Amino acid sequence: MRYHKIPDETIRRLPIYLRGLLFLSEEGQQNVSSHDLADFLRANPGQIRKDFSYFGDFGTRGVGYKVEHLIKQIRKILKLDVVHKAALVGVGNLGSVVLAYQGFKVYGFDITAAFDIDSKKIGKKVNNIAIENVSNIQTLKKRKIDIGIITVPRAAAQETADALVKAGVKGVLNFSPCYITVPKKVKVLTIDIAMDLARLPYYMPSC
Amino acid sequence: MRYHKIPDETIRRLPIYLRGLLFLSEEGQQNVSSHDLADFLRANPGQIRKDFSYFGDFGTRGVGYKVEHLIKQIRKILKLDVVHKAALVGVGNLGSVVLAYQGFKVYGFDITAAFDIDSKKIGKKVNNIAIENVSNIQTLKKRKIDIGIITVPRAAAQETADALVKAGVKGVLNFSPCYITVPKKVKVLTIDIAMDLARLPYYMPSC
DNA sequence: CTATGTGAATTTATTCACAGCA
DNA sequence: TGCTGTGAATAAATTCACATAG
Repeated sequence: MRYHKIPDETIRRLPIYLRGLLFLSEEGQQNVSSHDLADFLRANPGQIRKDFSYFGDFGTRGVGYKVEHLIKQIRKILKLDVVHKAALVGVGNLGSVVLAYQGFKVYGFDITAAFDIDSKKIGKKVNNIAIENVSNIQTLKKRKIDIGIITVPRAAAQETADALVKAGVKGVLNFSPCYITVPKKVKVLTIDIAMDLARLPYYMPSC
Repeated sequence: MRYHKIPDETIRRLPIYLRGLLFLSEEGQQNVSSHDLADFLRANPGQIRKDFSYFGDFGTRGVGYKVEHLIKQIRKILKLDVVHKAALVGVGNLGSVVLAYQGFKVYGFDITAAFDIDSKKIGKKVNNIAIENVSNIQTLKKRKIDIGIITVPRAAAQETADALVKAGVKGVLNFSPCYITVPKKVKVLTIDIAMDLARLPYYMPSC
């Protein structure tokens, strides 16, 4: 293994590999070849091998990859091997679903705080997390929370991001359909389902 | 303008341009240059021009693009200029949010049917749409519904997809964290928020 | 003999820089 | 002059094909 700049596309695929491997692991499978994994994920075996090869020699020639070992390695690469505490801002319909979603845990995310501006919601619990006043966002640093999840209406997204950044978060998951501006040291990922849906008709044959 | 194969990446960006243009339009802006739009979307002006140029000459040299005209053109390219009826299967937490989400309308999507397997839910209304028994999925073709949205638990995702395909849908938006197999004539887009979240720590500096 | 790891070849996408038009 | 439209140059990503190790 030599030095290579790691393609962003490789990083984008690693969570997909991880999800597949976790599934295989649940099923009790101990070894997997690049070909098997590619079959399962409808991917390309050569690409899988190349993606892994950027980080080291994870497999055994003639045999394949040990599922558990590979899971551990990918978690390490993606820095999912340490628990990341996250705070969610905006406990509306979407926010409540995200709060209740159990699927993040396996990737090392723990939503430990929730904030809202609506005094009627404050104090109530969703999924065993007490909703706090947004003014409490400033306590995040003390509470070792380094990820913010924005599920507020679009008009409030930027000010929410500002508050989160001020409170020291290093990463933001933004569900508002807009761009938000943050210092370069903070990473933002924006998720807008409509952006995906909007490309579906283009690829739909005979429409 | 000459013939060019259109890059998938261009298609991926068009909805983002559209979202930005719709916002500018709401604000009353009538003209926009590639530079302005790039500033607004944190994109590259040259890339914006190149993306548009694959489809025709939409702009005016020395002036820029007419916002409304550009919106119309992008809608046409993405085939969002005709209304697509969609059916949602699985009215749980996530399904209810998707059903209630108003943001799809502007992209030409109209969720007109909802299905669930739980007899306690059947007949109830969410966002003014009556929940039907999943056995009714077979009526989709008659009802001119060509998009299916899967918000059922993972274990039921494939059989739901099978039912939707059998009922004639041409596109599927899958929110279950797994791959589903469909005939080549049907396009599937899988959305798994955890896949995005899982790449956040890698890009978070100093973590 | 099997399946990995990886340079090299190819394909795809982005950026550049400027000709051409309002 | 200002901004688009676009070939050409560059960069990035994917695929290929095979040497290499178990």
